[in-house]
Amino acid sequence: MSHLHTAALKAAKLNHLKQLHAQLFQHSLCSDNYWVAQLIKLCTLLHAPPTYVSRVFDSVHQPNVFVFTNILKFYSQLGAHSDVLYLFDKMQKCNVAPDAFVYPILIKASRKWGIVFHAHCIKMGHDWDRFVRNAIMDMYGKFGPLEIARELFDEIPERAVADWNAMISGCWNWGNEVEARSLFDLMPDKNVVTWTAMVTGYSRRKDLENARKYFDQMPERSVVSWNAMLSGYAQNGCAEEVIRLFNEMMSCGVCPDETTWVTVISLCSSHGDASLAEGLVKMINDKGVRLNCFAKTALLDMYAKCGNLAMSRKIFDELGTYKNLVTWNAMISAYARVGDLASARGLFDKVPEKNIISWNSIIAGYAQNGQSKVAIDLFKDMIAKDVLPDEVTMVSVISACGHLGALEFGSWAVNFLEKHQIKLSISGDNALIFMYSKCGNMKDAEKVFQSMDARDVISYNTLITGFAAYGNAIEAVELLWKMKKENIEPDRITYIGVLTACSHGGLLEEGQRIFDSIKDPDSDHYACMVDLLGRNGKLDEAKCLIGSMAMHPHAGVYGSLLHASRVHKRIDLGEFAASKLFEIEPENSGNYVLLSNIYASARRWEDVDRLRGLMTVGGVKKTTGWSWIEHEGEMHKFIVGDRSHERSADIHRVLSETEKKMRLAGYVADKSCVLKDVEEEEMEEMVGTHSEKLAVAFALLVTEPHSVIRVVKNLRICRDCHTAIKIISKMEGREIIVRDNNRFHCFSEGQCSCKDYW
DNA sequence: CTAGGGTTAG
Repeated sequence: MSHLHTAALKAAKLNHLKQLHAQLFQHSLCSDNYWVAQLIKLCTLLHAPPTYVSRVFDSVHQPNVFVFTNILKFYSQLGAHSDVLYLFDKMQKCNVAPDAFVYPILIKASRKWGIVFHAHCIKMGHDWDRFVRNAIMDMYGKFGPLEIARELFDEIPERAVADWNAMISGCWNWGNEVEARSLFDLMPDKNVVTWTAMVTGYSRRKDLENARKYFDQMPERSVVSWNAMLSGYAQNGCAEEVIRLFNEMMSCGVCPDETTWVTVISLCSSHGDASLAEGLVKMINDKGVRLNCFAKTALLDMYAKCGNLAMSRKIFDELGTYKNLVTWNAMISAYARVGDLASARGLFDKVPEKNIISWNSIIAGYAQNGQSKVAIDLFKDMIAKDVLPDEVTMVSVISACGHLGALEFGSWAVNFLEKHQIKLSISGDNALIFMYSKCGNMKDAEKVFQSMDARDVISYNTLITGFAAYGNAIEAVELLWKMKKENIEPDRITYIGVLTACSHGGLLEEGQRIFDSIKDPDSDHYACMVDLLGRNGKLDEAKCLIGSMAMHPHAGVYGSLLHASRVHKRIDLGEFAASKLFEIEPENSGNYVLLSNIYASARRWEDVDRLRGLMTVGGVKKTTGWSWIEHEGEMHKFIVGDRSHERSADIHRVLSETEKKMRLAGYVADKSCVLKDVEEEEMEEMVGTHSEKLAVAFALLVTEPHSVIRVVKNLRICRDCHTAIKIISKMEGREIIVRDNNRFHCFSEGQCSCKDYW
């Protein structure tokens, strides 16, 4: 009933507004303060577009305090705090003294100015107005210090219900459950708002049992109370409860308002539940509900998360001038999520007033789609524009540093965190663990891990994967036991990490036992196991294992077998694995190269030639990945035969000198180790490509003797390169960390940390 | 005229 009433009222008011406007024009009353004030008041009620309201406002020559009050209210309802402050400024310039009606609006507008306005109120003598006082108390309750709110509360001679309510919410805001409860118990006349505040308070503490207890005991409930309980369940991921309560609410005859829709719609998005979403949309359409900007934004996000980007864009365009910053941000991250970075960036550049979330969305978009360098460059832009990053920004940046192996910039970021006192939560610490392990700094990775108060499965997985890459199998296996002890359930990623560690660390039996303990192994686990058996020379067992698989083996499984066949020179199994791979991924040149390496090592040159022919006929192109080298915080990009680097000449000079030194030291310098000699011939391509990256790194190391060089990405090391590294690290007397695809090699004084190498 | 509920980023 009540919603029908409001809807009718709204329609009537909208009609009234139009008529009023027309009449005002007719009687040239558009500059009359009384009528303008009334008009703006109506605009506020009807959520009129800001452009329209500001036009109405501008038509007044000398706005009075009523006009200002109403327009301030309008912007305050929109949450446009900067406009509120601007108008207050204008108000003073127009010599209009703010009255007791204005201050509550101003005080609520911004955290930053609340205290200033408090002082203002005292000066103007408005601080004894009960509404002003309530607003001030509310402000301190929200933004702190809570003690001041409490002092004000205690000073009030006759406390109104609103004063109690503001104080109770204040206590909840600062996590003071005991105080909130005792105030609640002391309070003489509680109303719906009081009860709802208790429900919200417990929901935010994730204490849903108590929240529900208060909700059930409420003498009466408003839509807001239902919303509070719904959002309590939604925030804590209890999807079924939300649906159940929502249905209960409908059967109680309570009409959902816009907030209800926002809560329920956003629940669908976080669940990615398309069928639930469909049902909701049908319900909304059947009821003929008109959604506001918040709900439309939630709907946009829901479609995006359920994979219907076209629908998202449609809502975005239909919103026209009604969309707010959140709508923009939701659309940006929608594009970023599917990897459409061009569209995301296009929108980002058009956002009228970017906030931290706009930046976070676009930076995370690049970071998650393999464009770590762009992510970091954007972050630098952001800093240059004096936008202060928050934890979420830093998570993306730190993770991007990890992907690039950019430890220098990563360390800068860590300092930045301390300098600006940005606190990291679990995901932040996880990003740090990731970065340190990707950069080969397991000591610091472990230090972060140890320092965490709470760890989740991702913390463990990240560290385990780090140890696996570094070849520290025992540490990885111990972590698996430790997490089980802490009652954190290992997932499929955990087992991939541990098995990889066993494989790299040579723990055959342990790995086998762990593999057998996996309840539901998938293709990735089989691939790890084939790798483990293969590295230990048990190739026939590996083939048997593949035969026993319940599902179709993916390329990784045969890839492991192919690699092992190459190492152990098993032509028969190599041919078997390769033939499967040519079917599954005919475009992957690596498989052809690997098989022909096997033939080459057996000197079966006619087969090598045959494969080459096959590649040409099949149109298989060698793909060469870029390599990145971090040097004094800057990332340098190289590719085979590349001479585009600005210091190319220096690098080449040093390379040839290095080659000479190596020869003098009695080593036969592999020509593929030296950039200038990289030629595309025979089967040297693979070796050549990777050696080149090393070579460039060495060159930088030698030309810049005090710098730290990290070689990252796409690196696989041949024996000859090891020789080269040994000599150079001996010559320079420093430690070099080199990462290859699967592990780290830490060289110092001719020593290498890894036990077996390719 | 106060006080209680809602959308976006990891």
